[in-house]
Amino acid sequence: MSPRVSKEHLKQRRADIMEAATSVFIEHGYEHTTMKHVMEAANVSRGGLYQYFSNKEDLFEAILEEGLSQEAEEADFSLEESASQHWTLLMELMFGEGGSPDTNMDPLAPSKLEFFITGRNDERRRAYGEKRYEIGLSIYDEIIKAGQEAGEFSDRYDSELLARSIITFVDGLALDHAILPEEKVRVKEQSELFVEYLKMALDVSSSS
Amino acid sequence: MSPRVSKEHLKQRRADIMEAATSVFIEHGYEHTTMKHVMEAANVSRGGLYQYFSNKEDLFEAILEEGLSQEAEEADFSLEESASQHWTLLMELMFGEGGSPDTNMDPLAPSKLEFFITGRNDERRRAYGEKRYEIGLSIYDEIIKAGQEAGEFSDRYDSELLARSIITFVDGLALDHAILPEEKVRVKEQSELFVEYLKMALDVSSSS
Amino acid sequence: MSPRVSKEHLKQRRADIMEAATSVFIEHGYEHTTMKHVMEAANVSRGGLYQYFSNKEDLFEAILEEGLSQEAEEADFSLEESASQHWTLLMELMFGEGGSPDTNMDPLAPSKLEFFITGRNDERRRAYGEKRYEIGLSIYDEIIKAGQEAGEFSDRYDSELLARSIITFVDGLALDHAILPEEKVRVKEQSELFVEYLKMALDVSSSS
Amino acid sequence: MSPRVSKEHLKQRRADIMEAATSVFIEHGYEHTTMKHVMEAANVSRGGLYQYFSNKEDLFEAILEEGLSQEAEEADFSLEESASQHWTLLMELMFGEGGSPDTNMDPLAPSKLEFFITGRNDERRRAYGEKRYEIGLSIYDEIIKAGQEAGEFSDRYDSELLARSIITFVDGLALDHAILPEEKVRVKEQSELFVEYLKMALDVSSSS
DNA sequence: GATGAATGAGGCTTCATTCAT
DNA sequence: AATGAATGAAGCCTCATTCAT
Repeated sequence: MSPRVSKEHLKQRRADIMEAATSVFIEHGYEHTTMKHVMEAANVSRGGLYQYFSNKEDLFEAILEEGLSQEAEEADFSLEESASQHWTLLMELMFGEGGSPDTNMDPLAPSKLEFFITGRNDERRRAYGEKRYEIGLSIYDEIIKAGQEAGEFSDRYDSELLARSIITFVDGLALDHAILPEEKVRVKEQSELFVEYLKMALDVSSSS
Repeated sequence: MSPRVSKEHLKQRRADIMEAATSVFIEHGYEHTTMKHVMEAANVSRGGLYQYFSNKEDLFEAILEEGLSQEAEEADFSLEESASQHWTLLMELMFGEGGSPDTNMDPLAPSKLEFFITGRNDERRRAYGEKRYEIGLSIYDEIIKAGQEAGEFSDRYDSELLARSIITFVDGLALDHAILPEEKVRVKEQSELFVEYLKMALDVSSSS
Repeated sequence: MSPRVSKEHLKQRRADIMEAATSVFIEHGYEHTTMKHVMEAANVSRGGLYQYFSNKEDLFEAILEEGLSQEAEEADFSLEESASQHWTLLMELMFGEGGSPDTNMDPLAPSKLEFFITGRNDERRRAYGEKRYEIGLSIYDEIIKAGQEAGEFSDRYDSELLARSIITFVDGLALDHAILPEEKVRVKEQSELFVEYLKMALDVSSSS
Repeated sequence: MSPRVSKEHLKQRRADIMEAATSVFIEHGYEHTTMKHVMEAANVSRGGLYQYFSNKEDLFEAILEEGLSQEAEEADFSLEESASQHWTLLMELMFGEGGSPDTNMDPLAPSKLEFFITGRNDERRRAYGEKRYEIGLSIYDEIIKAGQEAGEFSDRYDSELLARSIITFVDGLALDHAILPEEKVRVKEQSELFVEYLKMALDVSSSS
């Protein structure tokens, strides 16, 4: 009656495959990883792999989804906590824990870009990309809006436009970082400059 | 015993192929266009195509090269002309003729991003990408530096860093534009906002 | 300008592949032959094979088509020739050259049956099967009708119904012949019996 | 320590699976149904299914077997009952209860044809097909022979040959019915015509 | 007995590139 | 130079069957 392995184990297996696949995607990029690569990295047979994910796209989306839910969690958490410090919040959202610009970038970012760029003519993928963009956008938008309403930020600029600009900046940085060697992009310095600009646009004076 | 076809003719043929190929790359993207697509669009035989370009990569690079030399030409031309109005120059470089932000983007941009991003693990491609980045960078860098030396721009920030920021922004915008539907990206407004950012960083006040 | 090989050669190559494929289909049946079988029998590479036929179905249909056009040719030829001897014509159509029942059956027949039976739920295949049935039907129908109009045959029975019965009989025989060893089906004797019945139904007295 | 489930229960389970499988085979045909289809339709686990039937072939044969024993039963029953009316018997055997041609055909027939035709090169399957043919043949043969001995039928033709003709007709009709849409085959009319054929061959005059 | 995860052979197709003519 | 037939590596996906629990 009971399955061969516990549900826990199943979940674990799935997670293991996703983890292995993530490494592979980071290493080869989306287009160039093959299901065989994943099979080998995850130590699954072809059939086994397809039992969990019906194709490469599905597998990659599962990984994306996971990342998204993690982020959303963090963002939510933050929003509740320090509802007053919107600037801090914004910085944490952009740069992670410390809330200050550094060189660490999501290693999967290049593959994500690939995924959406090469799939830009595919209806399904396009829609999925849009959905993700919207989600990301709304997170930034809400924080900025909240900050503006709380009087912490100036409302000189449309919160949504600023949110879009943040995403564009982040995307551009990720892109250049994917293509160029670290020392050329100067992630940290560009980030600091962008932060200064945000401060100006939002009328935030001293640094957090 | 002169060649059966003139050198001129060959050049023309090559140019024709490149033009047709450009359309194809715009339509399908780099990864998804096949040599067959190109053959058909350019009305060349398989063998013929390979006579002009030794492979897909070579073909695409030829197209890139052409674009680059065109830009460089324009930039050079501008720099000589109105050596005094650096801000105007900068705007023209970023937004083309009129010098003000609009919705027109390079239709080949998405494919370019694809090309470099999917090839980021390939030594050759990576080097090529870097070279191109350097060239683009130096163009912006030089104008900014010139403006700073002329006292037209503040030298609070490193000219190179600003140049990098411009490229990051352009790349980010191109990326979002490639993935999202026109109405979602708000290219024009984001560009205007970015111009403000530049004004701040360069201490340019009113201007056109 | 001119292709590597003459058009003649091309046609020949195609014909060769079809011939080899026919043997393979006869040997393994439709479902169980793989493109690899065909490749090997025809001495073509995978890609080469796909250059001529875009998949197994396409290949098989080409073979069917060829058979059909041959038959149609023969039938047409006959119809012109001896427009008076409808009975002889009918017999020739059913049993080939000699016009009398024997054991020879189309060796590809089993595969044809397979093709249409296993594909009966596929819209495309179904339509194709119907079309072929209609063609076969009309050939028999026309001869019978002509014979009836010429007064050579009784018109007691609907010509179309008789035509259908002929096809059903032929199909049934082919089916049993495909499945059972020769000595069990008794093709010749069954055919003779069926012919007697036709004679009765059409009021044809002496044998041809 | 009696078995956890009664033998009765097991039999029932087996029967349930077979019934569900029959539907699936009718819907998809033999080649195209997968064990997964069956699992789902029968609500059994993969392992469970394989406990009752060691493979797809085995499962299908079990279904065939069941059908055959049912028929045999009916035939036997008839033969005892009205040993005098052989013609009626024959008609009932061919067309079921009412004993007259109608449109109802065994819905599993197409899959049966598939099964034997695709498996015609497999020794085991071939032997099995022959065995079944023999059984069907002998049933018809016996009735005809009995009728001939009773003087009800002419013995002009070999009873076995007639029996074979009946099967050929039935197979042919099943085949056409499997492939063509209902309205094209004219099952009823063809059947009536075939009955006339039999009457001729057996010298049966008026009758039902 | 039952379960369903895991296996891996087997087929299909696409495409960049080569090369004889 | 030009042609386009031929090549074959590479991927993708399906499914019957096995087997540890």
